[in-house]
Amino acid sequence: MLVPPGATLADFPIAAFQSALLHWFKDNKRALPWREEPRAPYHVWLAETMLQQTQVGTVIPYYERWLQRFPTLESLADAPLDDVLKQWEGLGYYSRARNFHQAAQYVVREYAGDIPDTVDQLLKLPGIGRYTAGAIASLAFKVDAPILDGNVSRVLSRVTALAQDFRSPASVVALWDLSARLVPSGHAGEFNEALMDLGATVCTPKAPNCAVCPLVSLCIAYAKGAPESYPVRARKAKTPHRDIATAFIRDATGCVLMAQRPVNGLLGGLWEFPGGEVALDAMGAPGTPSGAISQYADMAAQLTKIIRATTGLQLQISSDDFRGQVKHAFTHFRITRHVAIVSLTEPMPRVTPSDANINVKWVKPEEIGDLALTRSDQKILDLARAALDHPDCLL
DNA sequence: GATTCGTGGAA
DNA sequence: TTTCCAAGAAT
Repeated sequence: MLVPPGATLADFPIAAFQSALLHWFKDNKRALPWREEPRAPYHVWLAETMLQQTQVGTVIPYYERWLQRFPTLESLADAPLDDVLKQWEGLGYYSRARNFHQAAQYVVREYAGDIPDTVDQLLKLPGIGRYTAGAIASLAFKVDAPILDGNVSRVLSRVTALAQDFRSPASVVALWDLSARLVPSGHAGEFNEALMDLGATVCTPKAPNCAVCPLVSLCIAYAKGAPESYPVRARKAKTPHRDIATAFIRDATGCVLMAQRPVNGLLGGLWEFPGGEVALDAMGAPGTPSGAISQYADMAAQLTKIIRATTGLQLQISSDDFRGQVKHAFTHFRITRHVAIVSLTEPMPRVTPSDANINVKWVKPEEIGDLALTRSDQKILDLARAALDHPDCLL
C-alpha cells in the first residue's frame, strides 16, 4: 500500500513490476503515428500537447493534419496565430495551441530551433508542465524521467490500493515518487509508454481486464477483489448552467456578423456569433409553457443591448427573432444558447466595437469556414442554415 | 491549492 | 439524460 503518510516504499517490488510490464509491452505496444522511429522531438512535443486531456482516437486526425500544415517547428513559429487556431479548431483547451505556438517561437529564437533535452529546460516553456516535460525528455531524448498522467495514476493507484483521493496533494506527491522509483535506468521512454498503454488498454477506468494484466500478481486492488473501486476519487459538484443569447445577423448581401473572443479567456481567439449571457427570471425558461412569451421578450431586450454595446449596431431584436436553441456542455458548466436570426435590409452597416480588445467584422458566407469557430457556433451555423432554407420553420 | 480551461465518447 | 473522464497546465 502506498503512503500511510511518512512511510516509505522500500518494500514495493519494483524489479518485478519493471520486468513484467516491459515484457508485456513487447507484444502489446500500440502502433501510433507519433511512435515512428526515429522519434522527432517536434513530433513528440506535438503529440504530447494534443494528448493532454484528450483521447488518442480524437487526436490522430488532428495530428496528421497538423504536420501537413506545419511540418517543422520553424513553420509553426512563422505561422500567424489565426492559422494555428484554425488547425486546433474542435480540439478544445485552446491555450494549448497558443502556448505551443509561443513556445515554438521561443525555441527558434533562443535555441536556434533545437528543442531542449532536459526536464528543467522544457519546464520553462509555456504549455509544458511536469508530465509533458517528463514525456518529451524520456521519449524523444532517452532521459531517465518519470511521468504521471491519468493512466499512470490509475495503474499505480490500483497496484498499491491507494486509499485516499488520488488527486489530493499527498497522493500526487506519492504517485510521482513511485513513478520515479519505477523508471528503469536507460529505458524510461519505453517504460513510460508501457505504463500508459497498460492503463489505456487493460487497466481501464471501468471494467479493467485483469485476466490479461501482467501486474495482476502484485496488484493489491486485485487481491482485495475490487480493482474497479480504485482510484478513489472525491465527489464532484454538479455543473451550473448559463443562458446565452446569440444573434445571427445577416446583411443585405448575405454577409454574417462575427466577433472574435478575447485571446486569453475561454475559447480565446476563436470566432463566434455575437451575443452574451442573459439573466432569465424565475418564470421558466423559454420553451416551457409558462414562460415562453415573456422570457423571449425580455431576452430580446437584453440581446438588443448587448449587440448595441459590442458592435454599435442600432438594431431592434424582437421575441419573434428567436428561432432555436443550441445546448453545449463544458467541463465546469453547461450553456443554452438562444439564437435570434436577423436579416438587415442594408449592406454591411458600420460596426464599432466598444472594447478595443474585441474584433467584429462582416464575413462572406463562403469565408466563415476560414475562421476558427467554437463547437457551439458550428451548431448555430447549422441551425441558421436550416432556418434560412425554410423561413417558416420555427426550430 | 482550488479554479479555470473543450470536446467527444461511453455507459 | 446525466455523469464520468481522457498522454494536464496555468493561475
